[in-house]
Amino acid sequence: MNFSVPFEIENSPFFLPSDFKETLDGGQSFRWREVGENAFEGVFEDIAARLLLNGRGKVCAQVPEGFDQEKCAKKIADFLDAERDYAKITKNHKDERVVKAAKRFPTLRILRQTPQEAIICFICSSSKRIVQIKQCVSLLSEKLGDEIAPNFHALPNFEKIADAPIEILRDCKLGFRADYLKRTAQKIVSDKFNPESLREMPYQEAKKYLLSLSGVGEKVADCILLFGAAKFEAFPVDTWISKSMAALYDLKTPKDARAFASKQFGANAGYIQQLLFADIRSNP
DNA sequence: CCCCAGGTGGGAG
DNA sequence: CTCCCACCTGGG
Repeated sequence: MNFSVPFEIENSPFFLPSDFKETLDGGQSFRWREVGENAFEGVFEDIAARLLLNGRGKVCAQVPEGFDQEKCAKKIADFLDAERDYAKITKNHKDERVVKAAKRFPTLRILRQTPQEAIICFICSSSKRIVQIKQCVSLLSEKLGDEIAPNFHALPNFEKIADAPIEILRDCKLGFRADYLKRTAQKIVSDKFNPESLREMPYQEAKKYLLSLSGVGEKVADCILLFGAAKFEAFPVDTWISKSMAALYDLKTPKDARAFASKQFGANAGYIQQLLFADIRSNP
């Protein structure tokens, strides 16, 4: 597999190495694997890439032979949400707990995945560890997705999943999630629902639809909306965030945590969630 | 061998 | 509405 010579992503955001890793491989996406110092290989949409961090904290990319570098550079910048000013969100934030987490992860970002990728990956994620989720998603891509470059597979679309024999999904080590995924794919196909439309829908309406899908509850719906549709008001509460919210704010239930986040963090709750998540996971 | 993990669904209380 | 536990599977 021949990669192009590395080229710098113009207008790449600045990353500290630790935040680069946390962003790509910290639970937002399950499609990246570390291949060396500050280097990750992975796939998003129909792009395969190796992403590197140069000495100035800028992202450089290598893409497979035959990939249009200019087009890929633009897509990678979008994927890294290059346009958004994250520092502004936490600068002068009134909550010192948020400021403290932001200081530990000053260049953390939210990846802009597609709704389709997020729906598939987060249905696979329930009650699993990151390494296991990555394995499932990778198997799913290998068995049902298109090979977009040698040994790089895109995720399958919902038609493919809907039509796949359940045994194939079982072979992806999905366990009980295999039925969730197949039922969800079938529903999306029969509804003629375009996942991309989630981006345009208001948060509540989008969430309502997602909750009608099999294997999608509050937590998974919020992950899909935050990581797959850039809805920053989404505040996914998993066990880590539950712990964090209990420790920092004495909030005992996911419901309380969501209500608090919506009220106190508002339109940027999702980013603050990611900071608190990274923080409590790094020193529990 | 036993236990649980970055949840959800469905039934009981 | 809130509990509670089964659900697959791999790894500790």
